[in-house]
Amino acid sequence: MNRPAPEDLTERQRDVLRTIIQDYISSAEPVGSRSVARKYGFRLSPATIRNIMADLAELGYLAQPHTSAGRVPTDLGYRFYVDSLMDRRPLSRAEESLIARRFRPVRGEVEEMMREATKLLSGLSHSVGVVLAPRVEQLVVKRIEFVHLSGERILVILMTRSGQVHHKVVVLDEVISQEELNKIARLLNDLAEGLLLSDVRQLLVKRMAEEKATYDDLLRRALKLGQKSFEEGPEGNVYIGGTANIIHQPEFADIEKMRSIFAAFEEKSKLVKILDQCLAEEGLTIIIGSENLVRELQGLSLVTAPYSCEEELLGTLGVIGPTRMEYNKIVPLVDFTAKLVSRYLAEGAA
Amino acid sequence: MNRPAPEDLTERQRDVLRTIIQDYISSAEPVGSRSVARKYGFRLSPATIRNIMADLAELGYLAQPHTSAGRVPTDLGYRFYVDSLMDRRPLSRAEESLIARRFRPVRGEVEEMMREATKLLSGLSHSVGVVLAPRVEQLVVKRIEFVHLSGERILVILMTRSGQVHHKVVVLDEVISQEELNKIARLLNDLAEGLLLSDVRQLLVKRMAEEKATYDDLLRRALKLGQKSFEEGPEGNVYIGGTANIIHQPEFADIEKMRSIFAAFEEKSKLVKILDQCLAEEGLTIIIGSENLVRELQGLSLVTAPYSCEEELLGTLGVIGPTRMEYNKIVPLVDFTAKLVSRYLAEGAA
DNA sequence: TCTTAGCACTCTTCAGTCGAGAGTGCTAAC
DNA sequence: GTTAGCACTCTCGACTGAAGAGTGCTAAGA
Repeated sequence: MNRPAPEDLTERQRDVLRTIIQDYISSAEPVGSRSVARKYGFRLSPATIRNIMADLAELGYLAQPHTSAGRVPTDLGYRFYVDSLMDRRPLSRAEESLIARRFRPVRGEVEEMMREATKLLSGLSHSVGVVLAPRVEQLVVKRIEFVHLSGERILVILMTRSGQVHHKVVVLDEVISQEELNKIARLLNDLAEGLLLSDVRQLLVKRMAEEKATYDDLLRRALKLGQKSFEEGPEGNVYIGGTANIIHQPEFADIEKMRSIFAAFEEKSKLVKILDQCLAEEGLTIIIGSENLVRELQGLSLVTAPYSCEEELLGTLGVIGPTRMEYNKIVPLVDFTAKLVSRYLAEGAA
Repeated sequence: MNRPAPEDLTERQRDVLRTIIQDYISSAEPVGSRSVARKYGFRLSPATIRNIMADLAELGYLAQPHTSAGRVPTDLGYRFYVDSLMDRRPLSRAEESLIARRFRPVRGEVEEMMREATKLLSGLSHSVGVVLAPRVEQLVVKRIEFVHLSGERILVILMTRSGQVHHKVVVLDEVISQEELNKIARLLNDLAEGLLLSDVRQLLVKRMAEEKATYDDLLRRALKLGQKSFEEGPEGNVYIGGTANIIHQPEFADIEKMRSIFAAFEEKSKLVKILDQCLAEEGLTIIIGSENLVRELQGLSLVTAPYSCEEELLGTLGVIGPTRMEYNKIVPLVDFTAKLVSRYLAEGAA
């Protein structure tokens, strides 16, 4: 990504670029020199503005849909805008409390909270809200319990420090009684508590190798059951809300484009991929149009921020919308929502 | 709903109506007398067909988009078609096994199975697949367990006969130790096992009143915790898949119409309402266009079939598509998918 | 040297028109 | 009861022309 240094442009060029982008974001129509001159306060004539616009187009920040239309920002133009032109002031107290009041998930219900978060994000941004749920691997184990179901089927219940509860059914090749399961649970809890799930998995493999010799039957079973319980789950889960919002956007009048976007939304694995990348980068991330590696979503921009619990990065959440989105409103919204979710999780963990 | 008796029409009228509907279903274009005559095997001239078509239009089975266009089936026409014209032969063995092979959810994971079912339905119908998950109230309790989390917070795990596991966090106003919780679990299991959840709820209220006098502290706590555990959950959950498919349908070229449909899909409570109605009627249900009570979905048809486990109706699943859907293919598909899901649940319960 | 007015030119959009094509309804004959 | 013939209606696509928006270039002004 070639991010141009701000000093490449004169103050006046920057002003004009900012004006054009803001105008285009609110109107969705190519911006002409006349209207820029008007917004600019008549300090320059349209002709002068035209010269500046021609320069900006030369530099790759603007494009023309056709010869006699106004200018439209390119992805590079938006990039420059969010990096150096946009005012990034955080929300006011009043705005924050307004948002916080809309976010009232039931305590302890993490899944519902994620869904609420997508609703909040999509509702306030008029775009699509997404939340990447914590990868199970990244969670810190708090406690594990087993419940004998029937025959070889065992229910595994995993509680994490951030207050989430996961359950799944494991089928073994031998029958284990509930008493034994309780003993095994105690054993594994001693071993795993406070560790990352991924670390627990590794530890189990190590122990497994070590204990090959000892022939402690209970321990052997515990390790086997532990391994099954902690094994790779399905990849990250994505919650998505407000997809209907995107239909209104004039840029998606093209049916075929829209279809591919909706298909991409349904096939969540692609979203997981991008959101994972966002999580890898630190802090708030903005991906604009063609910067996105997933082809179906290249007409869209993505603003994400990570959320955490107890200092630990868990997942990421954000907004997907047209490249022509109101970055200056959506960035603080996403930022604050991530804080809200983090706060909520911290309460749940307490 | 005024369902016309089949004997209202002559054999020839029925033939023509069937031809028109089938033609329209596959072409999405108004059907003219000429093409009907051709399909009909030239036994009648277009002029004669025109007379018949005029009669059918008079009776309300056909409509004309405009004076000089061909005819289009009305909702009433479709109704007549599915009730008395369509051949409803079930799937062949080969088709069934082809479908069954596509349906391979992991054993024991009911949620994933529901999602798989929507994928199966939408994939094979090129429309939208929906599954109404079992109402918790309708489930038969198999076992309940409690895990003490922290302070007053207790994790409730509910296992049902159909193999589903639900968990939720309950906050009480007193601390109960894990030992006590185990005792309470034993008590409640004796009470609830094999009963419908809704019955358990009633039973608890009754006991509560009876035991007011005895002052058995454990029992009091058990009843209180039980009540919290079994209390009204959120209403039915709907899984939905393949929404992108609907974009292709020519009848939804109108953006505003499409938007309202997508919004309706997101707001699941409306879908729950309809699907609940379908569940109330016995067996396979077809709702055509304006028969639907939810306004946003009146341009669509819905084919549903209930699924069950151990003789017990649990939920319903089906396909939502344009009124112009291939009923003769979708009906057996939905029917068979419901059987597949039922079979899967029975295996899980075993 | 930068800025600006003027102007020719380009391109889109929209309304209007026209002919082709599809399909109907009616009538009269078979 | 069926059918051929025919006038009529309506849609659709292609074409046209005028209006409007905006540009780029040039030459004059500050």
